Amino acid sequence: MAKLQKSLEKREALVRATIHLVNNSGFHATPMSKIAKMANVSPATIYLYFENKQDLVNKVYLDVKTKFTDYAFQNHNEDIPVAEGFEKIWKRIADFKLKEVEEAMFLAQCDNTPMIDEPSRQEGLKHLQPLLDLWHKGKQEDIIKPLSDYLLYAYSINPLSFLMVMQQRGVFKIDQDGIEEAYQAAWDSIKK
Amino acid sequence: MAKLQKSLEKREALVRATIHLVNNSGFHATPMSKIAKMANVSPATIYLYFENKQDLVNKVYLDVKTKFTDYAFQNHNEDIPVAEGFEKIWKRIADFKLKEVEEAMFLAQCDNTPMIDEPSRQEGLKHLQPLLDLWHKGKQEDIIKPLSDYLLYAYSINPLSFLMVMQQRGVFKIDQDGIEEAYQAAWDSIKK
DNA sequence: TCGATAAAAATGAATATTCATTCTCTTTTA
DNA sequence: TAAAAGAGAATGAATATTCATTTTTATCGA
Repeated sequence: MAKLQKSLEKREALVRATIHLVNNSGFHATPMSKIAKMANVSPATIYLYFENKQDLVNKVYLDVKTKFTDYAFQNHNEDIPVAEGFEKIWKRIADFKLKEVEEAMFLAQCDNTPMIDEPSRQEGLKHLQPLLDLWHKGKQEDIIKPLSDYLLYAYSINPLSFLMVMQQRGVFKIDQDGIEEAYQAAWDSIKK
Repeated sequence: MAKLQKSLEKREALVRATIHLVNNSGFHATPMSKIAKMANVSPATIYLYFENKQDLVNKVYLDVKTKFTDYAFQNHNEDIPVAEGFEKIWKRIADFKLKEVEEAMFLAQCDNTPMIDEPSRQEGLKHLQPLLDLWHKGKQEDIIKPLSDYLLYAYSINPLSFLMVMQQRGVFKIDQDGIEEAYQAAWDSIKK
């Protein structure tokens, strides 16, 4: 009658192993047996926590995406000025991606490959609503350019993903000054 | 004593099939047999053109990257003003990505996954030299911000990749006005 | 111009391996 | 002590690569 005592630990170990191995080898080059080994678990045990490999990676994606957006929007307050709200969110996103490099890298891979199935992808998108709301307010107030959400995202948020991939690959190192410069570039690209 | 008559056609068919299938299923979920079938060729024939699956995808990557940068820098002239040169290159890149959606998508996937091996990745990077040269000139002339090459890339060029992935997935449609807006955002983010 | 022929190109089937998933048995826990 | 968790070994399907042949092509001596 045990219900999820050790279990949570195991699930987390599986999630961590999946992120790490998929980052380094890609989804399909990562066998379940390897994930199991890295999580110190039998392959069969994975199937107590997830339906199959696809379900595993979908769930890991949604877990990470949720953790990411929770962090990004923590303490977010709809009533502060748009510019201020944007800076706060942007910097928290940068912060997350610097601290949780593996998770950030995993998200970048998920967002650029057919690895995640469509329903989970849609689900993941929903978590960005607070940012979209902020942009709409900014456009209404004539503070930011009347660009589509995708352009706003492409120029102000997505560049961080690229930088983190480069950072993780060791080709580039971003520091506090780099963050400030990057934020300025992001804001300059979308402010009116 | 035949040498590459039909052969070039077959090679191109293999490259095209690889791009298409990898875009839709990912590298490791694309069996050689499927690539062969789509190229109207026996699986064994692939090995006359490429050493193995990894070599195939590396070569396809470099082929596409070369085609991309050749297009981007066509008629590029080092002597024109920086702002003008940047606009030209940026718009040619956008043009390529709009016209060659499959190729653009393939590059985005390669750049965000461990699919391509490190030497080929390095090799691919070299092709961007003309753009780096332009940026260095722009910084010397105090026309663009003194940002690192990676920041410049992240904010001015890379957003296009994101937009194209979204376009390919059908969540977003970019038109001529969209191109112009996107270019403005790119330039605003890096100009001094 | 024309076979003849040898090298190159191409093939389809066979092989050996890898891997997701399941099965059966053991351990833990309430 | 029974139900839940977990383990390791087995299974069966998939798949990269190789093998043994066949087909195509270019050259050359007549």
